[in-house]
Amino acid sequence: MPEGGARSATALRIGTFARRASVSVKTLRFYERVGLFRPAYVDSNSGYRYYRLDQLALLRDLRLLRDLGLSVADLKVWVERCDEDGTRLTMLARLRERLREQAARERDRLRFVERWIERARGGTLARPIVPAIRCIPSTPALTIRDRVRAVAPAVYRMFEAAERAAARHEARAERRPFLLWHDARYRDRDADVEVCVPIHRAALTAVGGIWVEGTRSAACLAFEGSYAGAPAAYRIIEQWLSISGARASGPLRETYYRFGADQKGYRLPKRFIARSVEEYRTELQVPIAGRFIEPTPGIALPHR
Amino acid sequence: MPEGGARSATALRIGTFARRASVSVKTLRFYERVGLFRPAYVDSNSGYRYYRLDQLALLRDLRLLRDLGLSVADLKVWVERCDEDGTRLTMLARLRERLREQAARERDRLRFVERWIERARGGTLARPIVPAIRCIPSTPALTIRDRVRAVAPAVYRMFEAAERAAARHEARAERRPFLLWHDARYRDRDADVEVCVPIHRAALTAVGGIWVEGTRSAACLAFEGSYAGAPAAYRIIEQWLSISGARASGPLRETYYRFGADQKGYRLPKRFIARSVEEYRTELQVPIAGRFIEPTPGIALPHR
DNA sequence: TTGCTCCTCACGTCACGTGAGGTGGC
DNA sequence: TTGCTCCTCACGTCACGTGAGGTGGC
Repeated sequence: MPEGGARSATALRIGTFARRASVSVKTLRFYERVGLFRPAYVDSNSGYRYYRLDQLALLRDLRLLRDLGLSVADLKVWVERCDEDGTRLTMLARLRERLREQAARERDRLRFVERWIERARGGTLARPIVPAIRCIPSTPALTIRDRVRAVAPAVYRMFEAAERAAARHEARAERRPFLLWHDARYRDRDADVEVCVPIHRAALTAVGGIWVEGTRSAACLAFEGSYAGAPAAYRIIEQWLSISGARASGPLRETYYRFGADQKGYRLPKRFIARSVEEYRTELQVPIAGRFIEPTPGIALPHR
Repeated sequence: MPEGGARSATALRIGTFARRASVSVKTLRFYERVGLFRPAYVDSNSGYRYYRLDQLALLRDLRLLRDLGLSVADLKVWVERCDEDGTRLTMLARLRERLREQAARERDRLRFVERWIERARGGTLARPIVPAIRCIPSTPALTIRDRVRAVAPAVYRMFEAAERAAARHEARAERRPFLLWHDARYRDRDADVEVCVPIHRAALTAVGGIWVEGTRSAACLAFEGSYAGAPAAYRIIEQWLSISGARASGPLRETYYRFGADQKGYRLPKRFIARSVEEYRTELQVPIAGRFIEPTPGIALPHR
């Protein structure tokens, strides 16, 4: 025994020590193997591991940190840089961020299953609605972008202006108009929005249009009736994003399948137009990053 | 191809299908191997897997259930018993219970790390207080158990009665008195409590005492001053239980290291007695089930 | 033909757990 | 001496991911 000479009276064999620490013997052997936590002394003859009581405190801290979500690799950094100010605090701050996300995710999962069971009481065992995943093609479009105060009336005027401009050049393609929300979230006041009116490719330069990039996969959810239904639809998408671990990777889109328009100075196909607000049909589309490519980041700091 | 003769125009190769479903090719091969989700057709010559678009709906449901927390084994039960009423609902109900626990656990973890970071701002990087794990020895004791309305005054009277009875037989051992809470939780009104006064083993039958069983490991936390501090201490223990995944396995104990007593008709060692409420010292002890033995239960139903 | 996609097989990940088969210590 | 505890070694778990090395199809 390096310090203390012969095996001291306080040295415990692995089983006793494991019970005191409330961990398994296998865990102690594993921690030694990976170099995280070593016995105070190993008998070179029998191979028996001996631990001292004062090692309990460290082991219990390590278990606590594991339970909080650090990996064994993280724990090695934790003990190796114990004297560095900042390192541990940084690790804790990163851990906090991850725990925040996980807590929100667990909440959303629970809510979803609760809604599902609620529906089952209502007689159907079909799952609650989730967004469909589709690709959104790129398209040439005449767009007007602005930061506006009250979204609804401003967007209405911007669409009229864009439609009229497209009509003047006979550039309008027979595809639905849509709106891009350049802010991170949906909101009805003070938003950075861009109205998009699809046009023929050939008319791009003539009307000063641009290519609006599509996306390989977007979470899409349609609703009918007044635009007051949009926030609820958006929440459903957000919850699904949280549950599935997907992340939004671009501006939210709102595509208008059927909508109200006075068509002064422009003409749209009849099937685009709703005769009443009940006939409105709108789809929210959130571009998502390929979710099986998501790397799960560790807490540990990079090597110096 | 069993149904439909030749490879139909809607059959997709694995890569295309995987992208549409937002899963990896490896996942699809894995699901086939474990018999969870099969391609519509496998070319016997090239070994290529072909999937039909109408398989997307099932795959997306399976991924949703995985994201919600079901295991692949659970998913097999889910698809195999799709026509049984009750089975799916039972699985959902079990999943809900598990998610509730997990959500609470994530909340507690997050709170703990937040408290830790708070402390760091205060200058110390020491972790927040957690209970110590100790064993509690069994002891012979004279006990009085009752369901009482207002805990504090009733317990005071019960201890006096027990101490006097022990003193009459000169049975009192020099160990601290303690209280057992036979209800699941700590509460100050309408509780089932048992006051325990340790006695000599030899006096067991003479005074009508019993053996109060100890426990191999208990989460212990001491506090000083008024008993008003008990709920806060208890919350710390509860949060730690949640974080570490340990479960309470017996009645809560409250051991009085220093306390107030008028000692009418009995005598206690001076070191037991507090001269003022500030000197009170009390320890809460929650027996816990060996936490590395906890089996994580699945959601799947047992075989019929 | 090139280049992309597909195939299988074997091994890796993470943090241990589960035996098998054998030895040391009180 | 018995019985318990300890040892090492190899393999299993879970849900895939990561290559290697090779082939099929447009």
